[in-house]
Amino acid sequence: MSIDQILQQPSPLPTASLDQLKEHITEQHFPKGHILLQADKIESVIYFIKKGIARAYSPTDDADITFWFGKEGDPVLSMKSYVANEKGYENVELLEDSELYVLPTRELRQLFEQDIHIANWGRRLAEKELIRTEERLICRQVRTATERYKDLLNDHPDLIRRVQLGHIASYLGITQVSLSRIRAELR
Amino acid sequence: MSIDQILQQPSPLPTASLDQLKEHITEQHFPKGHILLQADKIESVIYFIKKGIARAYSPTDDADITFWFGKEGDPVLSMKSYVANEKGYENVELLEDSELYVLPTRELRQLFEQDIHIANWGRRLAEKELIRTEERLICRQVRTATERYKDLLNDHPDLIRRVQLGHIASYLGITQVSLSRIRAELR
DNA sequence: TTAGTTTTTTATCATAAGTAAAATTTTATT
DNA sequence: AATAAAATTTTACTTATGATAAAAAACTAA
Repeated sequence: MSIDQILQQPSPLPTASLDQLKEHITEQHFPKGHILLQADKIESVIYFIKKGIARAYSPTDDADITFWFGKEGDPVLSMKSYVANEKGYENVELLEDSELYVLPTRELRQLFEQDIHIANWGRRLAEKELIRTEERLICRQVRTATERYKDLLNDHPDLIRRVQLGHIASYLGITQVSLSRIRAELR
Repeated sequence: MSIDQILQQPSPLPTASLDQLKEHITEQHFPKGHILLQADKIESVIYFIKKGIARAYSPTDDADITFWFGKEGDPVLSMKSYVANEKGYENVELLEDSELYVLPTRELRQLFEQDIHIANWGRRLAEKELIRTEERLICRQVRTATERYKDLLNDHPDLIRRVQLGHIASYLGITQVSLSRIRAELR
């Protein structure tokens, strides 16, 4: 996915502003298993996924809990770092060899103060993420695990293929065994 | 809570920008039980709670599911309407006689395009809401119902007093009976 | 291919949470 | 204060999900 396409996703940007952003963006490649963001660390860049797939998880005593997946076009950032300059609660791990666009938050913050189009772009970015997050929260409360699995199958069939079921189960808030049961019933 | 205090919450604003915002804000009072926002409707205003308490819920086949509480200082809006100009999925109901500040989204959108400070203010507003929502989502996945109840008791003790337990249980994602059991154990 | 590792499924048992209904407490109203 | 209505707790029973262990299947890499 091209950087232009990705940047225009939150909202269209005038060419000048787009170029401003692109000036600070570089490309990096990482192997499967690489940890992009670390909990307990103030992260200083945000990524956009050009190619690949990632998961965010909270490392707890026993098992990690996966609560987010990102793929081509999605932004990857520690919200806590980006918004509050505080340590986050998530690790982000690459689940495939991946290609990423990298933008330092320091530069981005400066652009927010200088360019109203970029400020509004950043606003739209946060707002769209907010809607996605809110939808997941509500969905989690309203729908059963089986329904949520079906939804996922519908909306992101590739995810099921690309990500191992343990992570999917954790994301759905159930055990892997339960997910297996659900899958068996649907067959 | 004063409108100045509330508006400065997402991020400090220069006086001129603050005044611009305030020009479009009016105050309204509503009784307990009043429905502020309706699902299946594109809402055209956002509220800030001066005094009172509200809950957002998704009306489903059998029981409503509460997924958000707001009190003094909190913004109340249908994110879907505000961000995407689409119908939302939530009703918002007042749980007490309340006093609200009202800001039409049409005017706000205009200000976003005209004033970079307001644009960044709107960005911070969305970002902070995003963090709150993300935290709730993760908390939901990571912590048990009992822990989440204790957290709530800790962070918002007034909520337990002001809101009936049926709503709290729904918010925690458990039945009222379960919540009763939890409370009994803590005694 | 073969051995080794990881992932997924199946089976069994234990437990936490749901449902329904009754009992109690709290709140509101005349 | 007395009654009614609403909210909360308790009880008994049922069901769904989790934990654990082990078998089966699917990948990996020599």
